[in-house]
This record gives sequence, C-alpha cells and structure tokens, in this order.
Amino acid sequence: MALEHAILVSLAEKSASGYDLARRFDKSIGHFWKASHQQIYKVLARMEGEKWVEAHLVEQTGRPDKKDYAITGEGRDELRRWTTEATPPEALRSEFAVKVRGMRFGDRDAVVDGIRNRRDEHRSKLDYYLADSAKNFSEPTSLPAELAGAYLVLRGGIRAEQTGLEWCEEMLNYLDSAARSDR
Amino acid sequence: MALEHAILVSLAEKSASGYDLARRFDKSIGHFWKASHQQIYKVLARMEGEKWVEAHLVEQTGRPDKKDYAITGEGRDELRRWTTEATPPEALRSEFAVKVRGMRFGDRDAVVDGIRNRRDEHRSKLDYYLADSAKNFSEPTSLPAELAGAYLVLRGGIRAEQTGLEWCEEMLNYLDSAARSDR
DNA sequence: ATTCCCATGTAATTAGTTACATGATTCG
DNA sequence: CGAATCATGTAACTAATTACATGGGAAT
Repeated sequence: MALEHAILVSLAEKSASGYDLARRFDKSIGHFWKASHQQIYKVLARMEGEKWVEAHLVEQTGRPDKKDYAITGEGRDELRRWTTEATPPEALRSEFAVKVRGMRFGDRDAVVDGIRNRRDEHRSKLDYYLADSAKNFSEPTSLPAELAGAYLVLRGGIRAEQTGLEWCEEMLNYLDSAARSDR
Repeated sequence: MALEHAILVSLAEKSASGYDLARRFDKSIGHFWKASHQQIYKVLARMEGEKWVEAHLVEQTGRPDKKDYAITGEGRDELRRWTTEATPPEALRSEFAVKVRGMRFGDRDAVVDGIRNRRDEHRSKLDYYLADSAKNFSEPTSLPAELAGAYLVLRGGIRAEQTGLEWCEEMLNYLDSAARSDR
C-alpha cells in the first residue's frame, strides 16, 4: 500500500492538485510507480481523513476550480517513519517473461515479434532517460544533496532499460541462430 | 489477468495439483510471477469452468486426496492464442525506488541500510540463478528447442539481478562519498 | 510436544481497473 | 467543428492479500 507514500513524497516535493499528481504519475515519479487519476482521488480523500494532507480550494476563472493538496506535519512524520521501515521485495509479475517461457506452446514468430517490440520500447525509454540525465544531472559529483534521490533513481531507470534492451537483443540473437540451424 | 496464462504454461509443461502449482509459484515460474495458493485455487476453479483445464481426483493413502489438473485442448488453444497477443508494458511499482527518491524527507541512514539489504538480496538471488544456469544450461548452444524459453527467461533473471546489484553498489558508493564530503 | 508437510478451500477486505459522467476553454 | 486540456469525481467490477479453517502423518 505504497501509493499513499508515493503521493506523500510527491507532495513533500511540491503541493499539487489531484490532477497535477495524475500528470506527475504519468511522468517523473510515474516511471517507477503507476497510478490512475481515479485511484489518486480515492487515496487523496483517505489521506485527508488521516490528516496526512490538507486541501485548499483554489478558485480559478476560465477553468475549473481545483483543490491544492499540501502535506501536513503528520504527513511528514508518517513519511519519515515509512523510510525507516524495511521494504519488502517487490512481487514480480512479468507477463512478458511468462510468454517467453511459454513460447514453445504458442506462435514462435509472434513471440519473436513481441520481443522486437519490447526491445524498441526499451530503446526509446532509455533515450528519454538519457536525455533527462544529460539535461538535469550533467555534473552528478556536484549535486545538491536534495537531488541525490532523484538522481539515483534515474540511474536505476537507465540501468534497467539498458539491461532490458540487452536481454531482448540476446534473445533475438539466440532465436535467430536457432532458427538458422533448423534449416 | 495473466495468472491464468502462467498456470496454463505450467500445466502444459506438466500436470499438477493446486498445491504443486503453489510450490512451483514459489520457485521456477514464481521467479517472475508470484501467486499465493488461495489465488491459485480460485483461478483454477474458474479455469475448470472455462474448460481450459480438467481435474482428476487422485486418492491417496496416508495423505490427503488431491486433484490433478491437466491442460485441455481448449486450454492449449487459448495458450497459443495468447502468445499472439501483444504484451502490454508492465506497470512498474517499485516501493524501493520511491523510498530512494524520498530519502531526503526521511531517515537517511535507514534508507542506506535498506539499500544494503537490497544489495544482499540481489547477490543471493544472482548466486541462485547462476547455480541453476550452471546446472541446467551449461551448454546453451546445443539446447533442445523446448528448453529455449526457460533458458532465455533465466538469462533475463541473471541480467536483472546483476543490474540491481550494480545499481545498489553505485548508490552506496555515491551516498558514501557524499557523506564524506559533508565532513 | 511441536512443528513441518501435504492438501484444499472460504470469507473479508483492500487495491486497482474500466467505464461512465460533467462542463468550460483553448487550439488546430 | 472536433479534439485536447483542465478538473473532479462515482459506480461496477476484477484481482489480490490477509485471516481463518481443517486434519492426518512424519520428523525433531
């Protein structure tokens, strides 16, 4: 149940409306934690009940009014407490891996196509991360301390995409030569 | 909703009881798809209704009777159809990454401890995979075609653990020198 | 004596997804 | 004129987790 904490982290960085949060969960923090706007509104309401956040109505002209959510003292306490908790290993659920494992019961060419797609997705995500890195973290040795977390997570993203990409290439290579040796 | 398909893959490899499946989902296939026994029994019942699997009661002495589940022709059709489907990118949910990103709002030492733990987990999982690889896939070039899927998935696991391990080491290194330069 | 293995479930709850709903404004 | 952006939600459903339940046999 860590969507709460992902929201706390995001609001601790900067107050936001539910809508803003939904967009953040499509980009920055969303690269390692996905959430829909429906889920965000639901959880925000619960968090307001727990006094972890408070809403301030912002009246706007020309566009709908919005609620700006800010983290409270209690929210900060909870966030701090949570960082001292052990993080359980995430439950892996890779449909892609299941499909590769089960390829011998299915359509081999379709699975190979799927691997090529996955490879391309890794490539473009890697490019995106590398651009982000070049833009925002060109000199990681002289980084202000408060940016360390964001930098390190981005490093993890880069490594993960690189590895995913290399894995796909290895698979395509292997399956390609296996196909050739069949002839 | 791919637990169904993970079960189909597992049963296509070899028939099993719900209990057997639960143990497989703790080991081999469970390395990339986690499921509890409760969830497995529930889904098996649904799959029996859909005629993807059929149960045969096996009476035993000295231990409880069990139901042996086998994949049906319809189950094999569904499995084949599923391999031709596009695989949506998995929704990332890394509580660990959220915690690293939010470390500046919490207890830095506790987070660093958490990274060390994670590093150790990656190390032991990597060792486990490498042992598996040495034992079962010592000569990947001359592998029977039906083992290709299992081999490639294991390669992915090895790469993922290696990368996770290196990421943790990079973070510890970075945070360590950042701590030193604070003095 | 206690705990682990075998074996299969139900019940209650929480988390997440998908579909539906509304309505003004701005951009092409 | 249609689509996208801003903004907030409800309702129905599916998937998954946690807790509870049973009971014999084997091992420590």
